[in-house]
Amino acid sequence: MPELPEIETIKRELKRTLLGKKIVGVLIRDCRPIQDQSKQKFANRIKGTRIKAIFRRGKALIFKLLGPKGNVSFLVMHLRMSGQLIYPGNNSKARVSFRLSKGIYLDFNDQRCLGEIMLLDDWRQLPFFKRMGPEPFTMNNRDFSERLSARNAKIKSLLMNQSFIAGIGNIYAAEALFKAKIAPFRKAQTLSHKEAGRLFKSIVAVLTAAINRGGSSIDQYVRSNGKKGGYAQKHKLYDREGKPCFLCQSRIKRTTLAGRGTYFCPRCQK
DNA sequence: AATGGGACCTGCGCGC
DNA sequence: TGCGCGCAGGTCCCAT
Repeated sequence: MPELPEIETIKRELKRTLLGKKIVGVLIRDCRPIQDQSKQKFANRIKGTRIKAIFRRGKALIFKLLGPKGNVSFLVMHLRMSGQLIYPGNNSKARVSFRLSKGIYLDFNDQRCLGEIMLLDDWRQLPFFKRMGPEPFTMNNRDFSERLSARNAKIKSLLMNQSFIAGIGNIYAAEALFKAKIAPFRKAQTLSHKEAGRLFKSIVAVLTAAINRGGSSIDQYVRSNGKKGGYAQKHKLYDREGKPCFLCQSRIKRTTLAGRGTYFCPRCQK
C-alpha cells in the first residue's frame, strides 16, 4: 500500500490499540516477507517483547520493542504494493500473524508478496532509511524550492523519488501536481520559484486531506480495522482517464512516465 | 551523481 | 468459457 497518508492512518490507529501490548508469539506462514534472518531466529527474538512506540518514516511503519531483559529492538514493516495490517486479525491465511495476549492477532496480509518485515537493533542503520529524504511535514517551502531547482528529472519522478522527499507515491504525486497546475513531465529545474512554492503547498494540502479521510482505498489498501479509507472518492485525477476535469471539463489524459501510469489534465496543468 | 528501464510477485479485467 | 496481455499504491539493481 501505499503512500504516506495510508501508513500514517494505520500508525495512528495502531498507536491507539497496540501501545504497551506484549507480543507473545508470531506465526509465520510465509517466510518471504522476512528475509534478513531465519524464521526461527526472528520468532525467538520477537517473542516476549512489548510495543513501546509506533512511528512512521516515509512509507515505512516502525515499532519500537522492549525485550524482557530491557533490550530495545525495532520491527520495521513496509507494505509495498498490497500489504495490509489488520487488528484484530482474523485471517488464517495471513502471511504473518503476531500473537498478542488473550489470543488476539495483528495480521500482516500481502497479496503480491512484495512487502517486507525486518527486526533490527537500530532502524536508522538500514540503507533504505539512510538515503531517505526529508518528511514533507518537516520540510519548508524554501528547502523544497532550492533542492528542486538543482534537479533535471521530470517533476513527477522527482516527487516519487524517496531520497528527494519521503512518502509520496504515484497517486499523491499526480494529485499534488494537479492542485498546483503543473504538468507531470516538466523538468524540475524549469519550475519557477512561484510554481515550486505552489507545488510544495499542494503536497502538504493533499497529504493532509488524505490523512484526514483515512487514506485512499484503491484495490488492496484498508485501514487497520479492515474498513476502507475515504480519500479515493476525492481524487481529481487518479484513475479518471477520459473523464472530465473537475475544473475545465477537458478529458483527463493518461500516459506512462518513468514506467508508471500518469494522469493529468492537458488544459489545467502547464 | 543522476536518471530511466526492467525485475520482482500475484491477481484482476479486458479483448479476442 | 478460456487464454494471453496489460496493469496495479513500491523499491532495488543495473546500464548509461
